Amino acid sequence: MTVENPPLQRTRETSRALPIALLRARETVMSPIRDMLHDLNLTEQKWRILRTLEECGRVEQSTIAKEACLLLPSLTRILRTMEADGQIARAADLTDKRRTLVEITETGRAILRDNIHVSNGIYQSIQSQMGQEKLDTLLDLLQELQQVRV
Amino acid sequence: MTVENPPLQRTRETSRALPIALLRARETVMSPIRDMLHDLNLTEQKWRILRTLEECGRVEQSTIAKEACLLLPSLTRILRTMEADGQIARAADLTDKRRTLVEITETGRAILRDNIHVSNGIYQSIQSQMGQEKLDTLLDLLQELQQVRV
DNA sequence: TATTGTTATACTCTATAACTATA
DNA sequence: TATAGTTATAGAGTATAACAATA
Repeated sequence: MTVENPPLQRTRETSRALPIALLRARETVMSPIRDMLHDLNLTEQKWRILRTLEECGRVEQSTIAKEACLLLPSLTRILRTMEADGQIARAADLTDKRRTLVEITETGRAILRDNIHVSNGIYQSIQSQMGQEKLDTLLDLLQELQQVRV
Repeated sequence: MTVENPPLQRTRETSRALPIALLRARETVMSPIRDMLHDLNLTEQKWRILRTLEECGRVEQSTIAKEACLLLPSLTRILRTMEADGQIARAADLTDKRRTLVEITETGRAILRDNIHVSNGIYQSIQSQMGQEKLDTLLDLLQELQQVRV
């Protein structure tokens, strides 16, 4: 009677490891955006918050945290400075006083409007090199991956 | 004679914006890995360094920085603690004394070996939900995106 | 002169727990 | 009791510049 060894597991090539592959791809795309954010004196996190708020309208903080991939304590601090800088506004939720509703201000909107050509330019540059079809497929697959139950 | 307005540019849905889509997808995959790293008392950065070193063998620090998406000053500090913990070893490059060559130790290798079933398990869970073909396509497209000139 | 890596510094985010107010 | 958000705190990474050693 023989006892089989457990299957020997090997590490995946880093280029085929999802966490690393996703990070490296993101670094490529973020590089020129970081230059823009540097000039705007905005962090990546603040940029994500502005984009989230523009899209979601007036929302509670837990929603922002989830959409922008931030922890609530971080968000509390970041929103405090963004409010001081006039980029967002907060108001109490009258139906549930535990909640705070946040929305983007005209100042915040203007920041996005004045710089959207940068992200659109990057997008177009990628599109011209990869092709529209591949880019759509990639975005579809990323959305699907995001929803996987791990 | 009329002067045309510049084309009005609109912000992309965040789910179709590459930096955010890549980040959200990565958060999904990283969530269980973070639990593992927490138990191992390792940061994400140290994990990437170990994976990079296992794959690249003995390499200089600039290479690690590039592959693991870290800045050199960060790497200097992180490698100092990893060396103290016996996970990596450093040796001077005899042919170019400015360079330091870094390699993974047996202790470092053991950490990867003892935990690779976690990342493989996540990979298989994703594979079973998305299918092998889509997952391969995603990894191909990520590799292609990483190499785009932005 | 350019490159590799280190040091120093200021800033920011992460992670966790404890807390307040409200439901 | 549970939830939304805040505060406090420790730890870690980011970004930049200045520096040393070597090529």
